[in-house]
Amino acid sequence: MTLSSPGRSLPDAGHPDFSRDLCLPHSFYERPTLDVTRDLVGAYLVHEAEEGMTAGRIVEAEGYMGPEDLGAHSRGGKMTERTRAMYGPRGHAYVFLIYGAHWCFNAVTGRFPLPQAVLVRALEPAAGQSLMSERVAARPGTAEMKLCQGPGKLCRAMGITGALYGLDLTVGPLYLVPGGLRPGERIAESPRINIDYAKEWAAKPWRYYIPGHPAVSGPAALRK
DNA sequence: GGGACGATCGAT
DNA sequence: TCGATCGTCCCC
Repeated sequence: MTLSSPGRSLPDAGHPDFSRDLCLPHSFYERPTLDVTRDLVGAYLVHEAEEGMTAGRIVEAEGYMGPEDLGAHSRGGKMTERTRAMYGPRGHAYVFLIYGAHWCFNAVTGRFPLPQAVLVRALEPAAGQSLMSERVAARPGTAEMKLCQGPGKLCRAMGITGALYGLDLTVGPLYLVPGGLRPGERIAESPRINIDYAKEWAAKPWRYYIPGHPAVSGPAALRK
């Protein structure tokens, strides 16, 4: 398996290589969801779209733990057209629209057939930054680290929509490749963001992020 | 057919 | 802190 070893050579640290040949295999996703969530911090999300390729390093992710987790869309075992992907094979995309406006991207994880997933909340742009800026119609001078700061923003910048719903993340055009942490970086945990309705489940420390990283989203207290 | 509800964002 | 905004879900 990959991951999170400080000092490891990163794709953007020398010769960028976001080739699909390197993508994380199904076995990566077929592990306990919180392990996958933590291990995805540092990994790269890559989208080879017709307009061009974009990629970003994951700096923030949250685990959603299935039927018992009142913060999850699959709470109570609820299965609808929207949540169906979470009941399918691991390593596929669960993409949903929130507030009728913003797409959010998850990777389906865990022990089949539990409907669990990892929400990717923020990326450090690593490739295709100009295309990202075009997609979000960023004003000139917009900080690069703001382009993918938040689950809705990163989908807009990466060109991720419902058209990619259920996609196998080992096939493309959307996939993930191993990354890691840089010297001085670490992974912190906190409660998940914006699930106050989930009662005691809202307090579970299932959000993982690189503290102090400028691309991390959420309230200031949860960015450091 | 209709109403309530968001795993958010951006302006204030 | 607050309102926009509209697809999804569920009830009538």
